[in-house]
Amino acid sequence: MLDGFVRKLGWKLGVSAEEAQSLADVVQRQLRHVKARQDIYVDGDPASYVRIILDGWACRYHQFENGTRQIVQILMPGDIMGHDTAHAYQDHSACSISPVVFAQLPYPDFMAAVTQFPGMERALRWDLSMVQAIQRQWISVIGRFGATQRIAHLICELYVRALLLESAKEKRAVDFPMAQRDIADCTGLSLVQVNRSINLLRSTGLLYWRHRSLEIVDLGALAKMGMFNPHYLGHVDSLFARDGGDARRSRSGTGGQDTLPLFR
Amino acid sequence: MLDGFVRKLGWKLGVSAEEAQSLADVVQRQLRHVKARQDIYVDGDPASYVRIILDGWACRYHQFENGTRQIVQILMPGDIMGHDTAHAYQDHSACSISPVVFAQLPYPDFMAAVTQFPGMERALRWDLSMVQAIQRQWISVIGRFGATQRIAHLICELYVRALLLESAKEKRAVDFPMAQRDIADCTGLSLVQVNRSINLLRSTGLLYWRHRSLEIVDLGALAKMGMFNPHYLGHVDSLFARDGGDARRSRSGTGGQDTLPLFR
DNA sequence: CGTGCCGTTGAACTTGGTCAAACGGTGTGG
DNA sequence: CCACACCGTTTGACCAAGTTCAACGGCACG
Repeated sequence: MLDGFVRKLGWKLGVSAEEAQSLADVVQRQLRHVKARQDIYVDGDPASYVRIILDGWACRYHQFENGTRQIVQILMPGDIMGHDTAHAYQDHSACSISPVVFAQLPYPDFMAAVTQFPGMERALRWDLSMVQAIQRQWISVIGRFGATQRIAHLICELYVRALLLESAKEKRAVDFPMAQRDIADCTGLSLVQVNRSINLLRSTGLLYWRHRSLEIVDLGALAKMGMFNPHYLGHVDSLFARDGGDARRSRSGTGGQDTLPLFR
Repeated sequence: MLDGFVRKLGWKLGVSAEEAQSLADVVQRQLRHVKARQDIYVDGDPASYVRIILDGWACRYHQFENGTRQIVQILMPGDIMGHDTAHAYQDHSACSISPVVFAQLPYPDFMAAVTQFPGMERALRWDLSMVQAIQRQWISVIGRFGATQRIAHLICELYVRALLLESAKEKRAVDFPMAQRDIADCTGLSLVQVNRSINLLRSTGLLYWRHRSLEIVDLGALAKMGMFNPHYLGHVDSLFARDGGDARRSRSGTGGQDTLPLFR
């Protein structure tokens, strides 16, 4: 259950296994379970907790008066919310996508736990940077990409992130609990348009998505279609590249040759 | 010149005046000047510097092959870039909007300076959170708002942020170096549409924007039009609210009564 | 006095949104 | 076991917001 969290602390944030385990022990004391599609907190709630996703997917979103919704972040196991709170109250809501298990700690407790470990503060900053990089991509994708591109890009991002959490590196299919409605709310499109574009993608044979299982047949081709460059997700190389030691990356914009086996 | 930086460290980040001044001294050693519309770094550059804007406006953006551009962040005096770098190389570019003065420190030097001061690490995390909150808004605005709303929202944000940096609190007009082209690149719209929507806004009499001076006559009305709630910018109350001590905010979504004199 | 950037305006065109209806699986109660 | 309701998905027809293309005016700068 805590696998994703510990692994992320280790390979993403550079925290030692012992430290990660200690923190995991702290975290494990306050487990909470929610069913799929349930609010975790809503706009206006006091921002007094830090929450760490341990299992399942969740999202942060804005709900508008006219009924539309915009998802601003997808959270997977290991992702943290609430440590980034600059205000006393939430300016958005959060809800589960699949059934979710998360740890919920009062902010001061979390901070106390964090400050015990040298380098954790820095690790948290790293995590915030990561989220920012993803958000920058979202802004560009929503602002400038067409419908199919937006969806292709989102699917690439989620697929890679999900795959990075899997221990079995050979697996091509991942658990994908998003509904088309959720994709619409991520990409700023209408449900109808999402359906059409997804079926377009399906018809190319680049991906199989049935029920809750997503398999991407040719990630390179899909990435090209969605102008997706995995570099911004960081540490992709370390997980995927087997040989070549520390393969230096190429310029991100120019579609340079990535050394990832998945991108051939 | 360093006013904005020091002030932000003080009232936004909760750093003491002495600490801020010491850091300012460090920072001042590596000043750089660029003219308007010049790249500061580009996509693919090594991310080896921390840069602090001291005067003028800048932005981070993505440049695409088809010639379109998307601005993902607007930087004003006091804003920092590069402390949020999760990767060894930039995944985006940055350029000045107006002429800009900024401090440029090698990342290790900056970190060394930072770790001298207790609470600075936390302050940086606070700053990152702030940026994230703004980016969340952008995602929603670009994803779900119409053209006029997007522009109204952006102008409100920039106006409030600019005003917060001004020492003269009564001033209603701020220096506004954005071109319509820049607004288009922020909002994901075309230049033509931006022009039309801006002239629509002008015709309402809610704002005057001539040359580089922006004056918002009725911020409340413009905010309503752009569904802009200043709460996410944080510390707005502390700057604007004179009486009422610590006026508690109302729910952000419901357009509750803000106590800001500017929003009447 | 040219040149170039920025702003402005008109007209045709395209993408994606909206509305509406139907389909298919799944869980529930009779 | 079957009928029903619900949820997510699918499809068609029409519509509207915003894009694209194109041309022009004004102002600053060399």
